[in-house]
Amino acid sequence: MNAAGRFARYLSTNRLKMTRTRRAILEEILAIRGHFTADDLLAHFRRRGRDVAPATLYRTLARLVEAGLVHRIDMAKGQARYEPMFGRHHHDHMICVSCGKIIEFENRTIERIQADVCRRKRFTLVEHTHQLRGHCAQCSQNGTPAARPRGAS
Amino acid sequence: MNAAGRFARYLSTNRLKMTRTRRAILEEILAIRGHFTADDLLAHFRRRGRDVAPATLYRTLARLVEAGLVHRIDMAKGQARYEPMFGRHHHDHMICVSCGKIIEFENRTIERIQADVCRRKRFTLVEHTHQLRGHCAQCSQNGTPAARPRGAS
DNA sequence: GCCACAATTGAGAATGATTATCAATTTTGC
DNA sequence: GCAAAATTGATAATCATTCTCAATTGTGGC
Repeated sequence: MNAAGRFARYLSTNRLKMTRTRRAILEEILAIRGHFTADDLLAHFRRRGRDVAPATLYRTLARLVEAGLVHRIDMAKGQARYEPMFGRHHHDHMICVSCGKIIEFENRTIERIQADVCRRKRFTLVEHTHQLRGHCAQCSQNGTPAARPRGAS
Repeated sequence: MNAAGRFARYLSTNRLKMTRTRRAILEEILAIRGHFTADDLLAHFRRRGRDVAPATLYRTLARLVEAGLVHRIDMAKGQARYEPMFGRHHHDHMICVSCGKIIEFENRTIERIQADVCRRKRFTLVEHTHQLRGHCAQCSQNGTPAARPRGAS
């Protein structure tokens, strides 16, 4: 089933409604196909004349996350990123602290060990976050200034 | 060298000052020996009559993190947790979403694979976050209500 | 040990992403 | 097509954390 269909099913299962606004938001996300912030989406809509209230967008993103169609990447600070998860499986992220680029990675061994760790501690895993922060290939190459000691100019 | 000594060295290296307030905060943290929030510390101080301004506490915590004496655990929402890192090495966390308990875990294989992944993508790792969220042994046992579908009572 | 000067403190305001409120509007099962 | 329930948008609220700035406190050099 396609994304719109899955969202529709999720909504009806939960006695929620498929509205024009929700459809528009899902379409916009499918068109982006990448990582984005709530503000990115709001800007897209504004550019196209269609105006969506921030509250509505946040509410819809929450529903999409619940439906498993979108994944939310909580950043240490600043806005959260979102990414469509339609037709994709789980992966984790490397985040460039210089340019903000997000690189995805996926490792079955890590996932397996993680599950083992939980089993050993009798911990029932619900979700996890695995973020590597550092400098991407381009930024390290271009001599991105490293964290400067205090007092240095 | 002990924690106070290391902090003093960090401060002087960076042209910062060892003040009475900073000493008090470090002592309080060493006394706690566990995970805590900024508010936990503020409450401790208030209880003892010594009042520390939130701004000051946050500033000092930031210095302690920079000095490598304290680690900050960014939560998806709500206050950040901190933990003393004096005389300990790196570990990651399992966080119980029912009771808030934080369980530490440590796995060399995961760390090694992580480093490999970075090498392959030419990514210069600065720091990482690896959090497993779910239900701890006690909470799963006590029949903690699972995430309830919408509309259910 | 004192002094000048830079760093620190505290009080309070500001920030900023996200969430809550609520009246007006839209969907939908029947 | 209707009534009931959900949604929307405008706006206010939240809340952890950071900023501002005047008053205070450490410290290196003498």
